[in-house]
Amino acid sequence: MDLLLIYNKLFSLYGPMGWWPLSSSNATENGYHPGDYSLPKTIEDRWEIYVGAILTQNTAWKNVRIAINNLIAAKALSPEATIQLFQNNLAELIKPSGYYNQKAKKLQFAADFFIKYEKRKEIPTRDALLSIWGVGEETADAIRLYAYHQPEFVVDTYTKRIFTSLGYLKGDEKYSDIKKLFEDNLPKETTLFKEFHALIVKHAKEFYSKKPFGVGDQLLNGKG
DNA sequence: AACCAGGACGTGA
DNA sequence: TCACGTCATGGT
Repeated sequence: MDLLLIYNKLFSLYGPMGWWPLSSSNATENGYHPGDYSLPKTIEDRWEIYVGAILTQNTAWKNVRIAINNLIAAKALSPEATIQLFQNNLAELIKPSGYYNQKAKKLQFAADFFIKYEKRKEIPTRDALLSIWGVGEETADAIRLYAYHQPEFVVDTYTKRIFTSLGYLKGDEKYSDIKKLFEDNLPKETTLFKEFHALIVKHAKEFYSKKPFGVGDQLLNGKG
């Protein structure tokens, strides 16, 4: 049950991922900033993480990218603009990310929440984030980890898929069970949590989108 | 041309 | 609590 070993193998395979991708970062083409763990530093970047975390729910990041670019072009990538826009106009801008009616509503609730916490200069608790309509466990953890540098392990479908395939999970565990498994078996370090989640996504995109998963498993089991 | 993507919510057992 | 339906576009 050495999750740190798996992490080290992933890191040696791919190197630092530089999550969360931000449009303000020109480190790489798609906003990744490998090795720079200081981001986000600005309110604008923090909000963009909220937006990305919500828009990417059950959605390919490629589509989220298009939606965020639409928001930027419309000068609507701010919590204030998000609230001021009519919901159907906001929905139109984020259409490429799918579920656009739901997500427009989610963004407006999140924007309201975000502004309140920025005014207070306060980091929202996990429970506070979970009280937002449209923010579930994974989204809350992603926001806490990447927007506020809080040590929350983020569990997604890829995490379940890889670690079920490797035999660490049966496959029917609850989110909280999986989160606990990782947090109990890893040092509680924000940077580690950021990279691990990003590396899981990277590796899964490569080897776990279609069965069989043997190649991906071997890369993590074999000598690294 | 099915199938899936960095989920969450509402509902009825 | 749990299982299932709903939400929806774009890439492969």
